Amino acid sequence: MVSDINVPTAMKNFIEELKWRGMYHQSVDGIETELNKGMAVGYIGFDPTADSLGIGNMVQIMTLLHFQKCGHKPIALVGGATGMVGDPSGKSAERNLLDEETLNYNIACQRVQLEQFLDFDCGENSAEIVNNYDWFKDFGFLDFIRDVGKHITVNYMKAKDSVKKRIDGDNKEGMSFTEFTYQLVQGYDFYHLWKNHNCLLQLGGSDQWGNITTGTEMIKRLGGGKGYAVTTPLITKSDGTKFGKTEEGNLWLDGKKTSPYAFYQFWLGASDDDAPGYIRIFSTQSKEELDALEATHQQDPARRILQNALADEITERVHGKTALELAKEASGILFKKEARKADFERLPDDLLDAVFKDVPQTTIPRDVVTSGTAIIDFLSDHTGFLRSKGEARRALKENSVSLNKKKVNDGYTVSEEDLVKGRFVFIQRGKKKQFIVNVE
RNA sequence: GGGGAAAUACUCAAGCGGUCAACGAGGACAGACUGUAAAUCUGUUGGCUACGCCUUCGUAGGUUCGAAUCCUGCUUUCCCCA
Repeated sequence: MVSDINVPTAMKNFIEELKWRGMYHQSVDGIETELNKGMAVGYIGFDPTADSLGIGNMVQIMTLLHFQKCGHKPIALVGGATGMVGDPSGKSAERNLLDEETLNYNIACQRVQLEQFLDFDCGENSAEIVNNYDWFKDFGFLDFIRDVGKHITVNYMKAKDSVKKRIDGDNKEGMSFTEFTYQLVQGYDFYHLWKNHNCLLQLGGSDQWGNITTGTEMIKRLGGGKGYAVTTPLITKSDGTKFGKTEEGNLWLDGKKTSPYAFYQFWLGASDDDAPGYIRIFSTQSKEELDALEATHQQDPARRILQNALADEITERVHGKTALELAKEASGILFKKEARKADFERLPDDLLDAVFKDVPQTTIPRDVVTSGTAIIDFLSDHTGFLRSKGEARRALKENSVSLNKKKVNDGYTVSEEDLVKGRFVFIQRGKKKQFIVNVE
């Protein structure tokens, strides 16, 4: 390795790194030796099924980042071609295909996000982004089945889990020829990168093992070389629900789809059981630093040191420092027990707007408030915060409704005095369900 | 093609002519305790002008004083025989 100031990190053992981070699932033998020889090139593919990457994709992004931090060169592949076929892995039924325009848009969006994470200007191990559409667009069907298909047997393809489940499984759905062929397309990607980018490793989630090994098989048969595979385990939550989803659905990296505040809250809300595992994966801090942090956390779990560190680091990485500060500011105001109407009054308007941008809200005519409205009608009919009067009554009975951080009961009448800065009311049901009512 | 069974709320699942807005479990939400954690305990989980009324048990009709419950058509799903 050249002694260049642009080379940020000394070579580290990537496999060791994955292991202590709990990100190692399985690998093809020999990869560790291969990586120890010096800088290597590895890649992960991303499926352009949406116009933003989600938190679920972050494990793979972090894998690439850790890979780069160990001194290797990461390639992120966006699946312009594979997206047109549809990966059957983990799917029990045939998928619908996206049209080309949508795919292109999705790819463009994802590309921008990937660029936030990886370092594209650090000398020889700078990251790269490639699109497999580039080498598939001119690859004709006949050429493909002659040059690629000929080398892989159907027997081999049928043995893959993703295929077997659909053909022989208990609830066999059948599968189209298109999806059956998918592994060849992804496999060929690996071969292409191996041949043209000197890429010897494909990384991915454990569900990708079958597709990756089809690639190594192709490298062996078509190129007479050796490709390697390393997979990461599925991230789980201690309560068994799916990681990266909330009530509202997927959490996205795109600030327009999932606000920085909601993003920050997701990580901050991690349970004690999950936090140590998450921070190992999603933080770039060293083992020593994280061990120390965890030890401090254990001494006084109530301070939620791990959750805070985790939320801070990831939110800043994805949304930037300013957005993080705002998210924290908002969290402080919306969650702190001592917060009162006066706290809202105190804040300057522009900051207040930024803080509340992420809280669901509605606007109602001013006279609803000024003329005095019963709290039940206010919560349901006028604002739609609660779905029905029945629900509003229930919530009030449970003593769970607060107006501007103050609990109210069902005899309460909303009046002009409840307006903060003369223009909005902040309501909550419990701690986490928050809402803003503006008047005009 | 022939025969049989089933369809109930977010999910699973009771109910077999009135006492059913519909047992129970899970989930979800809230309260207490906390730390925006977990566990635990408690409450809620169709709507309303609310001791009453209205709409809901696949769908459309019918029988009946009265139907989620019985009958008929339709739709969908599952099973068995060809």
